[in-house]
Amino acid sequence: MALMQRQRLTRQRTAILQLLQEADSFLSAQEMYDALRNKGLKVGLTTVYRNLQMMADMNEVDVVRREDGESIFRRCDAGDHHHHLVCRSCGFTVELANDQLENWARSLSKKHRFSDVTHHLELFGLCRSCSAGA
Amino acid sequence: MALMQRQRLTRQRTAILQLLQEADSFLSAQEMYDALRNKGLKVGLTTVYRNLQMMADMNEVDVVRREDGESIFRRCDAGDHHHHLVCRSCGFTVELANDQLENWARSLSKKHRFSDVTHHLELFGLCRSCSAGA
DNA sequence: GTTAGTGCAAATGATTTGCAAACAG
DNA sequence: CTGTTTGCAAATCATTTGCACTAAC
Repeated sequence: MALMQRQRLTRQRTAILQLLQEADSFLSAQEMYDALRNKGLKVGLTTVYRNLQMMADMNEVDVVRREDGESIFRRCDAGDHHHHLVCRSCGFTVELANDQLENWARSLSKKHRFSDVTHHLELFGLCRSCSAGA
Repeated sequence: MALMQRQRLTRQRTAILQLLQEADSFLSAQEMYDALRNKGLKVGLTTVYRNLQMMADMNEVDVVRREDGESIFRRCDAGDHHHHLVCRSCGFTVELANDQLENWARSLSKKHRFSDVTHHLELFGLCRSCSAGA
């Protein structure tokens, strides 16, 4: 197993962590970068990417790929496997869990003799505010 | 609505269509390009991309994004909405349909007052041959 | 002949990496 | 001090686009 090196609490990392705490929606690295700059915090885009990558590896953030290919991130509340209903317009998110789905996936793996099966499901739509606004 | 322009049957397009017919697995543009060259057919990578894109737009092929971000394509048998169980190693694919899942998605949209909800589900694993081989 | 299709090379856009300077512990 | 972390610029990588050229019909 990999030795976990201790992390240093830099100004940048603190800012990113705080931003993630405040946000209730998925954000892209670029969006976080912009948000931080708007707050007057100087953080490099590279640093945002590096920290998000690191947190993703430690399962501290959920990562979802948007339809346009950009990755979006959000703090991870549940440790369990779950899915999301994400607003295409504002990123507002509802966390979902569904045992049936997991069971279905498991039974399919068995039926078709696949091993090591993982699944990714994401729902994208327009939340109430954004449907109204449009 | 857009006028549909008729397509010309070029040597390259024919080769790509035939390759898709023969393949029972998902392939990336690059993999198709390689396969065609190995057959001795000279087709530009750009052309492969352009034709796949076109077919995807007309729903003649299914497109799935692999975990590494590369898009993979396969001829589309079913016109209906469906999902796939794809072998991570060889691309072998089982087509799946599940009404429960569709219903679940629909009820969630209603419950959380989202509109215009789409979903993407893909299962990745190792097929029997590939589990054994490894 | 007209117009769609091709293919190269160059552009794109998100993400990553090399490396020297900056800083946390 | 000593090893992390940062940030810029340059590199990657899949995919797209400009444009002159070729080929379908």
